[in-house]
Amino acid sequence: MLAAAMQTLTRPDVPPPSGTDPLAALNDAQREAASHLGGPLLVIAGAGSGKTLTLAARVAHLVLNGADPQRLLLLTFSRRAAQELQRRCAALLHQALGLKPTQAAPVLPWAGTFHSVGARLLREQALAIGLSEQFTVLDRGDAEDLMALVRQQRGLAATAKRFPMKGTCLSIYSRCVNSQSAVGPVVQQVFPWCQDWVDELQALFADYEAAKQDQQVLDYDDLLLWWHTMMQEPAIAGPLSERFQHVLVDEYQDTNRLQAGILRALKPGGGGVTVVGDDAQAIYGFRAAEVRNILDFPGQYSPAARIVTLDRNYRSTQPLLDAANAVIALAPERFAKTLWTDRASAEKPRLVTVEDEPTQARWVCEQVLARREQGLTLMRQAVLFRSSHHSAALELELARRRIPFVKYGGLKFLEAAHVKDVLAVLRWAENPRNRLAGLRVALLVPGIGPAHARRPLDTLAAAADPGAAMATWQPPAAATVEWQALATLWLALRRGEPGWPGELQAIADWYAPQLERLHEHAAARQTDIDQLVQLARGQRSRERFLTELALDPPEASSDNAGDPSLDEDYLILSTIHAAKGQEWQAVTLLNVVDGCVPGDLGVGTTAELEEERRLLYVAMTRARQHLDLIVPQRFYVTQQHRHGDRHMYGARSRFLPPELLPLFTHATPRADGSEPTRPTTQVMDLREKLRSRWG
DNA sequence: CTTTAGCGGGTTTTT
DNA sequence: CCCGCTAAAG
Repeated sequence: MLAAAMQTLTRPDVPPPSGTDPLAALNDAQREAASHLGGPLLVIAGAGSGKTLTLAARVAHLVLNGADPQRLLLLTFSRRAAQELQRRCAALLHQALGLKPTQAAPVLPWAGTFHSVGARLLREQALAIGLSEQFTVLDRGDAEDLMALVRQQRGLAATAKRFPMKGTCLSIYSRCVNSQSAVGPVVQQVFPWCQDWVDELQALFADYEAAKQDQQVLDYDDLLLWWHTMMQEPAIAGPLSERFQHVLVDEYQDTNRLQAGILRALKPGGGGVTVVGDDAQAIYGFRAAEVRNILDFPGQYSPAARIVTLDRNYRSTQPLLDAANAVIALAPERFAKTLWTDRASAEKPRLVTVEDEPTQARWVCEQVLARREQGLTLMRQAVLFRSSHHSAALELELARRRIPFVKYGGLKFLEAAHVKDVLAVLRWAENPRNRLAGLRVALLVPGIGPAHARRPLDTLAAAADPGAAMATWQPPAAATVEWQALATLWLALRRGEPGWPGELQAIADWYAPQLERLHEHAAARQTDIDQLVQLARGQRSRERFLTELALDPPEASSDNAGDPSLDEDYLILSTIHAAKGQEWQAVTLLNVVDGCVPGDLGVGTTAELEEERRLLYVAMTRARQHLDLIVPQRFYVTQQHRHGDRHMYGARSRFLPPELLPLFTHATPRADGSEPTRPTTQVMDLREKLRSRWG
C-alpha cells in the first residue's frame, strides 16, 4: 500500500484536477488515526505498518481542515526521521491541495528533532530567559572536552584511584538530566563501577553547569533542559501552547522523561496531541528513553487518549515476519501485537554459518553482486550490524572489489582533531567567552602550553572590550611572532573580515602550517579542511553554519562528497540504530552471535538484554524480501590487547534458540565463499552405500 | 614551562 | 587503537 500510495503521488501524467483525499489510500486503522480530531491520540504502529504515511496523511488532513501549517509542531527523534517525515508530508500536501508540479507545497517550518526545534525556540526566547542569543551548541566531543577541563580544575584528574573518564562523566550527567533523576540513583543503577565517586560527580556537574553558563554554550541535553525549564514559566508556556495547534511526536517509545515533560507542558490537556510509536522497537534505553512514556500515555489524560493500533505490515513477506515475530515473541514483556501481511513468499530468511569474518565479508560481497546481477540495485540492499566497527572487514573487502558503499552511523568527520581545531578558531571568534575554544586555539601556537594559554583567556573574560584585550596581551617571548599572526586573524574575524565564507578560508590558511607541524598525514587531513570550507559555502552565515554543524553534522560521506555520488549506485552499510525507520529489498545482518547481538557489554541487566532483543527485531523487520543473518563461528576481537588480537569462538545469538531454526533456511558457504547455499532438503545418505560394498 | 615518550587502561548504539 | 596521566628531557 505504501508503494501504491507512492505511485499515485509520483504519477506525472494524471494531474488531479483538484486535491486528492489524503485518506483515500489508507486502510481502516490508518484512516482512523489520520482523521481523529479532538483529544489525545496514541498510535501503536508496528514495523512497516505505514506509520510515516499515516502521519503524513494526518498532517495533510489537518491542513485541509483548516489547520495552519505554521502552527503544526512535528517532533521526531532522529534527524533522518525528521527529513523523511518532512519529505512525505510535503508530497502528500502537494497532492492533497491539488497543486501543479511547478507549485511548491506549503512548508512545515516546525518539523524537526526535539533538539533542533528546542534550539530554535530557545534562540527565539533567549532574551526573555536570561540566555545569550549568541549561544553556541556543543556537540558531544566539545561537551566532553569541557567536562575534562572542569574535571581537571577540580583536581579529579590525578586521584589515586582513577576517577571516571570524561566520556563516562558526561554520560552520567546526561543520564541524570534526561531521566530527571539525581546522581546517586543513576550511578547505582547504570554506572555501578562509579559508586565511590557520587559526591565528586555531583560537585563536578555543578562546575560543568557553571562553566557552560559562563561561556554561553549549551550542550545537547541543555536544548531539552532549558526548553523544559522555560515551559514551567506560564508567561512563556502559555503563548507557546497557543501557538501550536497540533503537536505530533514520532517514535514516541524512544523519548525520555524530559521530552515527555516538554510535551505535557506544551499541551497540558492533551488536545491536539498525537504520539506514534512501537514498544517493540524501543532501542534507545542508553539515552534514557523510557518505554513507560508510551505505555503510560493514554492514562495520563481524562478521558484517556484514544488508541489506534496498526498491525498490518506492508513491507515484509510472511516468512520474514514469521521469523521476526518469533524473535520478539520470546520477550518476556511486550504489548500483544502480531504483525501480519498478505505478501506471501516461499523464501524464508536464511541463517548463514560461515567460518570467520573474512569469509563473511567475501560472502556478503558475492551475494550483493549476485543480487545486482538479478536486477536489484545496490541502493536497495543494506548490510546492518550492531556496532560500527563490525563492518571493518567488509569495508576492506568492498573497497578491494570496488563496490561503492555509504556507511551510516560511523563517520566521525567532526571529531577529527584537525577539524575541531579549525572550528575552534571560528567558535572563539564568534564568542570570545568560549573558553574551551579559546584554549584549544591558544595551545596550537608553538611555545604556548597550558600554563600560558590561560592568561589571555582570563584577560578576555574580564575585559569589557575583548578586542582591546586581545590586542594588548603579550605572549612569552618564544611565541611572539606566531601569536601575533593568530591575534591578527582573530581581530579581523571579530571585525567581520573578510566576511562569510571567506573567513573560514582565512582560518584554514592560518592553520595549514600548524597542521603540518602537529599532525601526521597532513595532506589527507588538509582534504578534510578543504571539505569544511566547501560545506561553509552552503550556509548563509557563521552563526548558521555553527548551529547546523552541531545539530545536523555531515553524516555519510555522500553529504560532503556533493551531489554527483547521489546518481551513482551504492550499497548501504548501517548500524542497526541508524537503520531504524528504513527499509530495503534485501537486508544482511552481520555477526549474529552472542557477543555482538547481544553485545557482551549489554547483558548486565534484563532490561539491557531485552533491548538487544528488540534491536535484532528492528534489524530483521527492515527487510522487504530477502533477509540473511550471518553467524561467523570464529571472530576476532580486535581489542587493543597488548598480546595482539585474539579470536573467539562465538555461538549463534541466544535470541535464536533451536525452536526458531525451522523458520530459517540454512546455508553453509565454503571458506572461499564460492557456493553460498547447500541443499536443505534430503541429503543422500552414503553410509549404506559404502557399507554395502563389502556386503 | 613546553614538549615528548611511555605506559596503563578501556563499555557499543545518537541528539 | 586511542585517551590520559606521569616522568623526564628540552
